[in-house]
Amino acid sequence: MLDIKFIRENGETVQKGIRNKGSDVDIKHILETDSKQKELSLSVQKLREERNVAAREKNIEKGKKIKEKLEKEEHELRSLEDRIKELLLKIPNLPLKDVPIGDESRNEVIKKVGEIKKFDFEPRDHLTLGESLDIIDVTKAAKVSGSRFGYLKNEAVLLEFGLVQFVMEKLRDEGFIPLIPPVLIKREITEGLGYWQQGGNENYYFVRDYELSENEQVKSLDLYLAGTGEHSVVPMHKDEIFSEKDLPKRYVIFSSCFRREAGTYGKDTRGIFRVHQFDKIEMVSFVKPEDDRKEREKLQALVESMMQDLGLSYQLVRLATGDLSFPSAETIDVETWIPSQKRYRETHSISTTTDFQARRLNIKVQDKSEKKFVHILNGTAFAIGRTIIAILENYQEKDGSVMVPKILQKYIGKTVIKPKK
RNA sequence: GGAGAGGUCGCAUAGCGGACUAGUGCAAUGGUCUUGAAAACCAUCGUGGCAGCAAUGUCACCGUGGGUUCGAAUCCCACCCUCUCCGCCA
Repeated sequence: MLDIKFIRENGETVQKGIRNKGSDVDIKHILETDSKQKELSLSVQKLREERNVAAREKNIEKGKKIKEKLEKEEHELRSLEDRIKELLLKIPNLPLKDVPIGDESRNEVIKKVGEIKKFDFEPRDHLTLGESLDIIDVTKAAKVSGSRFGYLKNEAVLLEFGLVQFVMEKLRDEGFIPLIPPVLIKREITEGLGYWQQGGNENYYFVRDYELSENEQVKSLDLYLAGTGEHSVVPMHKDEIFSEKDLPKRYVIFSSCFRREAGTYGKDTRGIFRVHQFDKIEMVSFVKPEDDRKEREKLQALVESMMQDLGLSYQLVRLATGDLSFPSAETIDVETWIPSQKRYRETHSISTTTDFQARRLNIKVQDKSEKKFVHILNGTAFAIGRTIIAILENYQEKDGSVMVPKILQKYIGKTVIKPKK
């Protein structure tokens, strides 16, 4: 959510900024509603004051008269307030200044690291490898759960837990608090995050837990399945005020993530690249506003360092305004080289939501003299499925076996995974 | 799932239709005293909005949302959450 005061003073800038993000909310309309609301609010306040005076004097006659008038105005005021709130919730976060303007074709590659792996044979894709190593099974998953699901088996499971252990150890040393969150989240909580305004129902699962009450009426508990660890971790601190010494507060989160992937029919249908359920290790930071940039750089540096530890080649991409998510002010994607596709594919995403989520969720920091909304950042440490894909494909040998990256060997207990058939 | 007790300004507690403009204790902050500290004493001390240069004034907020009333922390309805006991379960 943006600050209404900020919108009042910077109407033009806001309109331009959100248009660049693809939003068509009419700022002028909001400001008109806002000034109407302000006027009415003044009148209501005055009436309430009169009412309070009359009540103190026990002047029943006068009180009755005021009540009548007040009820009418309060009703009108409430509907104006609801309207403004509704409109404000529809406004996405503004992009930072250096974000390229335009749609995803304007995304900028800002850095490439690592040599692209050369093979003297035609590299197999992750599914072919996974099946012959007997570590990935999507056929059986389809039988049980449908398309876009997968089983990880044998060494793939060890790879997953090895990655988790590796990241937890590394980030714990950096002061991150390890966390496994609930994956079912209350509806009103998810609204604070600002992900539902843009095709929320297409992206996330809505869970209904039906129950029959005594009179046979269906009651339901409305919960969402977390799309990423951020969803259940950011709202942990809803309505809280950090003291300055508590910040930065950093979490490293292991969470299963659920995506509907509606509207992606025909995209990445092979294997486990795009699935409805996957595990992810995610970083979330709460920082003082002035530390935003420093924290972005830190998260990015950590991701790069871990990618280099794994020996994977990647590029960094600065997303253009039109490609940013609703709450994001700046996003850097990490794309990892996938040999079978002969291109870099998105494996990580590092974003700042500035004070956008903090305002919606009312999360502040007590400075020396004032309370300010914190800045909240999130970044992928590893999307485990896609990381396993990258490892399998980049570390494959001519005979179909896969070398285990050095850093993970101690967790897997071997240096190479050999085909079972 | 059953039975009971609760949710009040950081924490603990009081208040159960009109002096609540929410009391008290603790904690916190500033000060007095002290060589320094403790103790004692004095003072300050919830959040958000609106008006105002400001002092200040005013409105809202007692789990959440409705309702009753001239007047609601207090009464009514619904919901959420916490605790205790029992049952079930990992």
